[in-house]
Amino acid sequence: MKDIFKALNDDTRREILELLKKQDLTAGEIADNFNISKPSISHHLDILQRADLITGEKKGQFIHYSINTTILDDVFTWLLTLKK
Amino acid sequence: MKDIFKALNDDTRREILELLKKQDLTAGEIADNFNISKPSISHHLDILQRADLITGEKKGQFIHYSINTTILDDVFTWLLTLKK
DNA sequence: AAGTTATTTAGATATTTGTCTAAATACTTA
DNA sequence: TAAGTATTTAGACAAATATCTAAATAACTT
Repeated sequence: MKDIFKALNDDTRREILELLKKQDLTAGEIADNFNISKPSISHHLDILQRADLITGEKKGQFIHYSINTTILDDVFTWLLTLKK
Repeated sequence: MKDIFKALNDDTRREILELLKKQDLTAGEIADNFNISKPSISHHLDILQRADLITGEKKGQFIHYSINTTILDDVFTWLLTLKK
């Protein structure tokens, strides 16, 4: 839960999730959407992956990233308890 | 939105919300629940208030804090768009 | 095998964040 | 008005974070 909120607490990472919502993308394709170096994007992908919000699958020399929204259910549940 | 995710990205602040969910509390009563100095709690309350997650109303020398869950709807909406 | 491409890892740096103590503000009470 | 209580503001500091460049790893191509 801690990791999820941490992962969501960044504009770039939230944008990455919005991109991956539309379609799977490689690390490079994701990086092309930002004015940030590739190592920095790689770092963001790592944080998202640790939070289980995305998964990466290596295909040849590319890594294809996909969003994993099931983990968001935990967030929904926690937020709902606040709303009584 | 940015402010909300920032506010939620901290154990202490999430616990404060859980306390305020049960009942309104003064700043001092909130502080009594943590091993953290009062100024630090005051800082957390400020961050929660800036995110509109809580409101504070002064009554005499006390400030009574209440949770505001309506703002969470924005988070729900954003999270739901990710789930397609 | 050598060069190119895709991505990550390592190390450095500036900014942000959470915490503290001390001081300030505001209200209450004697 | 003076002393006490509740809370915040100010300033300092250590830890965490986002970013960068340079180097390493891995796979493809010729």
